[in-house]
Amino acid sequence: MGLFSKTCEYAIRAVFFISQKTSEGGRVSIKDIAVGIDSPEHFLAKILQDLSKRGLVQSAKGPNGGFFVNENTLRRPVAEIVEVVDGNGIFVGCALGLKECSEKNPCPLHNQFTTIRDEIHSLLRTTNIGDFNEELILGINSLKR
Amino acid sequence: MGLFSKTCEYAIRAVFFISQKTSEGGRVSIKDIAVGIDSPEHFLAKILQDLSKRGLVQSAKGPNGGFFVNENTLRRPVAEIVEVVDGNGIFVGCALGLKECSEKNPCPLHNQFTTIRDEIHSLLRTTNIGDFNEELILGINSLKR
DNA sequence: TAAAATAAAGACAAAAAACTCTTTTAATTG
DNA sequence: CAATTAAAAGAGTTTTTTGTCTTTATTTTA
Repeated sequence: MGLFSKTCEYAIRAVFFISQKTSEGGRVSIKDIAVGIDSPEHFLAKILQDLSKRGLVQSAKGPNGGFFVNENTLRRPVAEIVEVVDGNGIFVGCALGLKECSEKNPCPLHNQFTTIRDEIHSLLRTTNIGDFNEELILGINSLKR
Repeated sequence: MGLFSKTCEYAIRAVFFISQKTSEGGRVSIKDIAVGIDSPEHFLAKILQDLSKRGLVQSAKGPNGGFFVNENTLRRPVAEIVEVVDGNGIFVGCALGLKECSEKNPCPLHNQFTTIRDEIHSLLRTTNIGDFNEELILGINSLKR
């Protein structure tokens, strides 16, 4: 099990990819994104439809269409992608799956995992979608393998 | 998505429960464990069979049979339960699902999540199965809701 | 030794997640 | 305005995870 669902992994990689391509000055098709991040094309299409509805990415149909992001998206935290796709369970849920786990009624691992989850949340809230464009352009970071 | 699979959540809760009951001096049946941790009885039975094969819990058939743990198990880290059930993916995998993500070929979130994963690993390696028996007996910790 | 208690095992079933394929809609361009 | 391009939408399929039900094997005890 990963930290995120497969859908969410594709979503983050796709948004980073689109963000990079936008910063390089172009739109990019689903097919090119799928190749660029090594994901199933039609599955990815569904994910991008959702992200598009939520305004996290922009799209245009027809020739020279494709996906791109606006300036606002570049400054949004990565946490927003995670919330749209996987919800906030990774930030707030109980590690042992208890519905009513809390400070008052804690599972044995409550305190330890509250700390961990807070760190994950804080990391994803302070990291913005556009933060990796340079590294991606320079090839320092990978989205593919 | 939780951090662990449902199977793993049940496994950890069950082992904690058995550990507590053992420390109180008795064996405990699958049915009682299922009630005690609020899990599906027969699904839990499968999980306990696996844990039993791996030596993490002990079992005995027949009247006055049931599950219990030995002294050794009480000193084993919680990480062992996770490794048996979910593997070590949560400790070592790439947050974005890349197969070849590494220091040499990092995904954009590689460094941040290496830190997070190390913390999770270290937390689960330094926390032992028997560490919560007292809190559980006193009712300070919950395994049920 | 028969009955009862209990875990082990196996075969299904349901639900969720991951993935594929086809058709429709919208935009562009010659 | 016809042809082309590309996203949107919809209807599946496959795989994995989660959960149920029934039968079998083992142990104890009366």
